[in-house]
Amino acid sequence: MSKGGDTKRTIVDHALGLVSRTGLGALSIGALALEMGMSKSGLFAHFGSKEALQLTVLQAARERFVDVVVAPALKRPRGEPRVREMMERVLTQWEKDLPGGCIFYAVTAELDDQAGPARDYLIQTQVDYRETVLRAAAIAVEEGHFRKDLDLEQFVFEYGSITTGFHYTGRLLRIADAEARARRQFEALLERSRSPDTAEGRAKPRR
Amino acid sequence: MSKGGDTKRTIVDHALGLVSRTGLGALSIGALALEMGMSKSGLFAHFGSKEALQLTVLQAARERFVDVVVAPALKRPRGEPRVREMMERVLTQWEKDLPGGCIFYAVTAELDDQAGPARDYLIQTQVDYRETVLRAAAIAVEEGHFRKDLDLEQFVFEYGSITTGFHYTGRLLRIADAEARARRQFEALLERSRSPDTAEGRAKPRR
DNA sequence: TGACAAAACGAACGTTCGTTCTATTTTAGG
DNA sequence: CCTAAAATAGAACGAACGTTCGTTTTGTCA
Repeated sequence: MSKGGDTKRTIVDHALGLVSRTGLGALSIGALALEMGMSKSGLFAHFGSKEALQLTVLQAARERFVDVVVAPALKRPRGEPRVREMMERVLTQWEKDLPGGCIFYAVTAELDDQAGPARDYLIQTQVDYRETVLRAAAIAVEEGHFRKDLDLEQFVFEYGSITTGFHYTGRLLRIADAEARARRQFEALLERSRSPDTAEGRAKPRR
Repeated sequence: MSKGGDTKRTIVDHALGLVSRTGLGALSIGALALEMGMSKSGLFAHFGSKEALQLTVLQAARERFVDVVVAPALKRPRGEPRVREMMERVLTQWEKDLPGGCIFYAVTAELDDQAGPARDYLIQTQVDYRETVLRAAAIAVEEGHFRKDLDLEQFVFEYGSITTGFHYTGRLLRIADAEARARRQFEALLERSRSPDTAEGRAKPRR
């Protein structure tokens, strides 16, 4: 049962690129089959329904995000370096990982008002991710990098605003220095979050 | 020639709500006609093409945004009060103006990678808006509210991140206090932007 | 090599899409 | 009130949609 799994993975890979560019709604089985050079029915058989295909795409996107962003960041030292690595990877690797940029950004607006398993899964993905960021920030507090009275929820919110704003500015407006601007905004957030004794200058990354 | 213009406006109003919820791609003439209780062809005749309908919707959205957000803000005193009013209106009035929230947020991700007049118009709208924010911030510098060495482009970027993050968090994740969080992030941005002599506490709004 | 299962195919289903006609109704102005 | 114009309706179009079906090709293992 190797052949089937292989082509299925290839299909999902193609679909990921397509969705990142045009969104979930524009993901059509016919177009995808044409791009893959196979028949509609042959492709369809791998998933059984369009909804299942969409869900599979989202699952694959999640795995990819963990591989490219979360897992490498978790290998970095606890505290601020880990938080910083997470943001850095979103701004660089993740943005370029798919031809249309961040796939979650691409599907968020179209799913947020229409209920269904796709939206549920997307929300769960985002909630989990925010939980990961929150834990990393909490550790930074423990380590003494961040202020003891730091509002973690607020930190996560601002972290999310920076990445979302980055995708918006870089994608639609094609502003070249979006990455630098987002980084600068992030540095300001870090500055405000640091504990008073290390607040001057930047905390040196450990390693 | 009043009747035609009236129904056309009604159609566009309905379309605005629909697009804010499901995006431009999901705006179908048949569904819209059904919702309006008129025939597909009758509705179609008002626009001549789907592309024209989409453009009309974006134009109406722009006018609406100017009425609800920009124009009232420009009536406020020059400087920080004006900048603050702009953000405040985005967080409150504009978010609730349409059933699906900010319509620009709803269409951005699906248009950013597909060229055409709709994308061009959307980009122009956003560029102009950012220019408005930039001018308001520049005036705040002139008035002595903001630092003389404030990077205006950076200010606009961060302003945009806050609003985008607000829409994302409030819409998809349905986080109730998104408004308060965005406001708090904005206050921090203002704090960093103020001129040193007024930096303690908040600059009192003039009026 | 033969047998059985998995995978891909091609055709067709019923719907919906945007669009184009022609015909009919409704409105506005002299 | 009548007429020209504007607005709407209705039917039909080719194309694309997701999905189902039976058949054919391909791969795997005994």
